[in-house]
Amino acid sequence: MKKAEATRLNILQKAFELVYEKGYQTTSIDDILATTQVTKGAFYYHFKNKDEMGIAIINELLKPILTSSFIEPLQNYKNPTETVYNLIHHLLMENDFLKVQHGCPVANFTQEMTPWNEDFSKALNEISQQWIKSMTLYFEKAKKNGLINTSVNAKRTTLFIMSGYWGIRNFGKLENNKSVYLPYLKELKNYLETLK
Amino acid sequence: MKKAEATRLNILQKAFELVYEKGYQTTSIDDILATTQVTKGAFYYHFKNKDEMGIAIINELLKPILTSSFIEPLQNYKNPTETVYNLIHHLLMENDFLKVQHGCPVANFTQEMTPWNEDFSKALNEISQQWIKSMTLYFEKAKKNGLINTSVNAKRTTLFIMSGYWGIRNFGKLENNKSVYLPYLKELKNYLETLK
DNA sequence: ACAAAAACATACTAATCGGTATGTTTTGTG
DNA sequence: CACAAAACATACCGATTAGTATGTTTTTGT
Repeated sequence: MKKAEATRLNILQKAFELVYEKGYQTTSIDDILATTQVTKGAFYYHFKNKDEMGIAIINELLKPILTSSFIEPLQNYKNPTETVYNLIHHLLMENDFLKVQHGCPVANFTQEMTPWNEDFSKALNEISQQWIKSMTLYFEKAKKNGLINTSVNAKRTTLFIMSGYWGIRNFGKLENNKSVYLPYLKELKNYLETLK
Repeated sequence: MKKAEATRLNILQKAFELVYEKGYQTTSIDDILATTQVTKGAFYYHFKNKDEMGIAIINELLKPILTSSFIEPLQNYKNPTETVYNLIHHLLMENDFLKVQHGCPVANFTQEMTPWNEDFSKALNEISQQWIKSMTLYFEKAKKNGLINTSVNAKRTTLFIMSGYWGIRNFGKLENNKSVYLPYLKELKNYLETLK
């Protein structure tokens, strides 16, 4: 039972890389078979069809990876301005799972799959709601500890920051250059300062 | 020569609607032919191939429409906070060319086409640079007239706002509901106030 | 060691894709 | 009205697509 799981994971990982790079619809099963060196029989043994594999990528690969990248940094509780800024800075500038030219994988999937398959929207919504929840809780805590102004609306602020993050990822993808991230980050810092 | 142009425009409009709704890769030429009632011969008389049609959608349809939606409102010069807020509010809540469940057409194209065809990136970049330029100029003017703080960096601020706009469009698409727009808009107003 | 199930391999299929070849019809112009 | 070019129509094509049918091999529990 160990080798089979490795095969499945190999498919998911390689398939994700292809999808992240080229998009879901333009990545064919045969593309995936070619890069994984897995045969069609093996593929369809592990996944009922292509969409089920796509959902598995989201739930079994993206979710855990992005949870650790997005949510865990917010557990080490410090100065909110700095913590949130560092989180976004790390995601944009240092995280080497995410590539500027490919954008945000969750945003990519959202754009491409939302009109195509409801199951994708569900799985993606779970990820984004997780992010929102954890950052909202973070700001709530910061308010109680007097680290940010009590007039701050935690959920609204979170949504505003998350939106900016998704948007600048799109800009980066369009311009294929991390340099657009820098002015964004500076202005993010400005904004975060106003929460104090 | 008039009827032919009408045919071309009809193709572009119907094709855009399909692409905006379903995505570019999942919209087939045959889909477009079926909804336009145009034959394949006519289609390929007007467009060398599918991608050329896609570029034409961006340059001949999206660009003029979005220019009037994004840029013209910034010509009527008033209070920046109010003007920019009203612009975004109108785009999100009232503009009936843009649909919440379909997201931002420029962002959609960016996500889907950037890895596929460079010409798309070029055409899309022209649109987004146009937006950035006009809003940056707007903030510069506002600074000179003392309507916002001189410490404001016009370009950075513009990029920050534009990113937020693209991001919240993605949220709206994912949740298929305009209600996420409201907290975003409130926080946008807060942010704009800090520029004074 | 052996049977049964799990895991994988190969060959195929029907449908759909973008695109082309080869027409016919319509339109503008002298 | 003629006739050439523009505009459109029809029939087709090779390639690719997701998926299946039918195998063989490997692993596992007993």
